[in-house]
Amino acid sequence: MSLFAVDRRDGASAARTGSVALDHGTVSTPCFMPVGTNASVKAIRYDGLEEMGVNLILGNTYHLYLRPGTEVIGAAGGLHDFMGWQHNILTDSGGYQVFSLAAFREVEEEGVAFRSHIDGSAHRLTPADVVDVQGVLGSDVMMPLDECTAPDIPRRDAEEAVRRTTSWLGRSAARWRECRGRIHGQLFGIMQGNFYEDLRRRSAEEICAVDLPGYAIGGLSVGEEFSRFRDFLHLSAGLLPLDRPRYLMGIGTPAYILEAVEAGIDLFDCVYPTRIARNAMVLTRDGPLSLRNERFRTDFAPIDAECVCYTCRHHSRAYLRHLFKAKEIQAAVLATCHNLTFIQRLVHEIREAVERQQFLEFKRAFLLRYDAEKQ
RNA sequence: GGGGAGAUUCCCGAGUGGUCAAAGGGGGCAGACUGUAAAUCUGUUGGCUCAGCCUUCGAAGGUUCGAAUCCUUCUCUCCCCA
Repeated sequence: MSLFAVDRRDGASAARTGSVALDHGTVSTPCFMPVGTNASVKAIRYDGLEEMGVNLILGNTYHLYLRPGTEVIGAAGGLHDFMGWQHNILTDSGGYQVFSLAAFREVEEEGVAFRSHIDGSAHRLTPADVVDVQGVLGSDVMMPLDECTAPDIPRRDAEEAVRRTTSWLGRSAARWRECRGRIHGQLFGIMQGNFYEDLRRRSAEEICAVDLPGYAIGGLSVGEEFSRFRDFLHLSAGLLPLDRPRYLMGIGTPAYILEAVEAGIDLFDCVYPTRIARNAMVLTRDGPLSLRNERFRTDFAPIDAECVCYTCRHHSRAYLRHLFKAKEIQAAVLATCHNLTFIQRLVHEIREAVERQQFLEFKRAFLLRYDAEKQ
């Protein structure tokens, strides 16, 4: 199976371009996936995503399982038809929700027990159940149930999470193989190991022993310092096979994306551009701007003079500021369009730089300008 | 012309003798947001030589140990009746 093909490697770093052939189209890598947790990338229409070249988004098994439920999505003929998105969908398992909604959960060897944050109802999901749910969703890439841990937990707990994640991966993979005739999605393995070098190594070894079409790095960007993130990112990425796509879960900002690509990451996803857009923060080549600031009251320039997105072609900073102050929904829509376009364009330029074998130069130049105003 | 209500820190607005530099909103400023329970959350918002002091609740004067709060006069605003 040649799901993944590397096109070009950067000479001076682990950066690379490639393509992942999924059922709903081939994805060029490095690729940023917008997050659409509830079968919706918030505040943007799908034609908008298509326009900026997005052909892979992320959905969330945990959330969709709880609402609207597999019965509804199954009856609709799967998530693609249900939501009206005919490109690729990667679904996260809910491992992160188990971690972030800790107040409600209980992690057992068998699986996870938790209470719905919506109605308090009790649920229990095994690794096999999670694969089954994603089979009903019709995900192009499915993620196995894993245990994501917070920084600075005792080593014993981090070790236990690795053990559990490996054990669950075995059961997920078994279920996935069992169902391969009926479901089309690809299953990726997820590495854990917290911030312990030997545990990262152990986790990598264990998950890579399970032959899967791709591997992900979990448990990073969970509140740790950037330098620590960077160290463990490079360590972790280096432990994954070269011939499979590497997915770094949950990043990021431009700086994190650039670091990830440098480490040889092919896929990443993050709520960052869409969430900050709803909170009036927009990205520019010269760093982020907080559009609620009074200094934009009569600033009739576009958000970013170099941007060609719909928002920048039609509207000014002053207008967006007004919309945010007035709590108009349009504010979120326009800012989301801009931020996603900005990130898509950044990733596109990254690919071009790698093609030219000038990734590090590109990264340095981009960050120099992006961070300039912070000094 | 008669009767009534009111003027509070950038704005609205609470406060009716000490615990008031004064609740709560708004606005401003700063920060956060990274496999989305987030169109959200946090901090801050008179001045200074800052564990204290100074100025501030329409203006002036008064009562009191003590006043944004009580009294007098003045200025202005609003409502009702003529």
